[in-house]
Amino acid sequence: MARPKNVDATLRTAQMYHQLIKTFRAKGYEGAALSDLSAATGLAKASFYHRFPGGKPELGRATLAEAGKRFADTVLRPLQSKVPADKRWSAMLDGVALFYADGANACLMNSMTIGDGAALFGKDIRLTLNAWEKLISAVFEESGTAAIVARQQAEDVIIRIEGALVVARMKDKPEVLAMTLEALRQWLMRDKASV
Amino acid sequence: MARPKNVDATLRTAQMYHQLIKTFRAKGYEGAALSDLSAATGLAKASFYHRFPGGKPELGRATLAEAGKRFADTVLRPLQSKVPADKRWSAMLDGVALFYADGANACLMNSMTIGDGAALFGKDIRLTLNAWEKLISAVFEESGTAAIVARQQAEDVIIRIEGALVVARMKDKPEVLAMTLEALRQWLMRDKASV
DNA sequence: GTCTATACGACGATAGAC
DNA sequence: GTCTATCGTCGTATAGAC
Repeated sequence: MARPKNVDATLRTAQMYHQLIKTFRAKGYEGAALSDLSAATGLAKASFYHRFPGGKPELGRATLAEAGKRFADTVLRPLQSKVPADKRWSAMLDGVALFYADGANACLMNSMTIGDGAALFGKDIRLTLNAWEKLISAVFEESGTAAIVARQQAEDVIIRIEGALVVARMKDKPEVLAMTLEALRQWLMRDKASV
Repeated sequence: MARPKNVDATLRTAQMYHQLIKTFRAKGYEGAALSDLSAATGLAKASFYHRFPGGKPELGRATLAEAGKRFADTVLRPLQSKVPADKRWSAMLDGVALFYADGANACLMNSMTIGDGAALFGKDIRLTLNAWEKLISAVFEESGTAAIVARQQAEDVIIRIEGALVVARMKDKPEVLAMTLEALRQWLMRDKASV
């Protein structure tokens, strides 16, 4: 655990990242101008170069890293808890709904891999995606599913969540996410239902 | 059928759109600068303002419209042909694989709804998406599925395809699309398999 | 650590020759 | 219908005061 010397400062930083994430998610890496990020956070453009000497690429990378931490907290951690599998599935799906604000939030990884972002952040994003897939796969394997099949099913779960987020945004209909999560819930818990 | 007076000119236009689609797809609306589009097509920036007096927004809209036509030709038209349902499913999935170059191409509608594009093109994209969903839904209804269920299943098919395209791009692994299309093929043709 | 002021290149867009 | 040349604005980035 970090032991911050100045609580206000860390709080301000957390709120800054909240706005950075929000802006990058909505506008993409190139679409989010420094002036947009400045307006959203209330920080002057020049201040970003104190916090992120590497300029916009570092700013983007740090934002992605912070979002990754929050994703790990609300979506990945539930998958690792020591409760029955169906409770973990349920907790993950709740985490997804929370993290993406019931479909109102786009996926930052999607927004950030269009254009220049693909080359800049592709590797980091692949790591996050892989971690998620591995954790889902492990839960499948617990109940006796073969490793290769489990991995494929895990990829499919992610595909359906990412697809729901895209369609929710394109249709301007956030409920699409909830529908998909409910379908996933029923599929993931089919053991529970049939026993 | 249009009766072009100058075949070369229409060919050049088709090739121009090919490059415009390619560039917008990879870079997004804001990420694709006029200089990028100029370099890709070989047309001078100023020439775009002859063809598209409305500037970049009109350029984007026209590109999206042209992509929509090509999508209708390769993905939507097979759904409307007068062959058995399983042949139509198969033809649609083949069309999807072709249109997205086996997962190498991103979805233009996804790229174009990030940032400014959302407000500029949202309505057009929603129309294309709805047309696709309706046609898929109609095939489900043919085999006795209730309208509401059919519509939901159609949305799910689109979600899985869009999700596969996103994950394929994020993982830099185009094969993800083929995997998903194969899973869809087996699910859509379950009647054929079990009868 | 944040600010104002500014450099300078890239952006979308226009003028006008051919 | 395409081009070269250019405009004004906005983009990222820096200098330097506080």
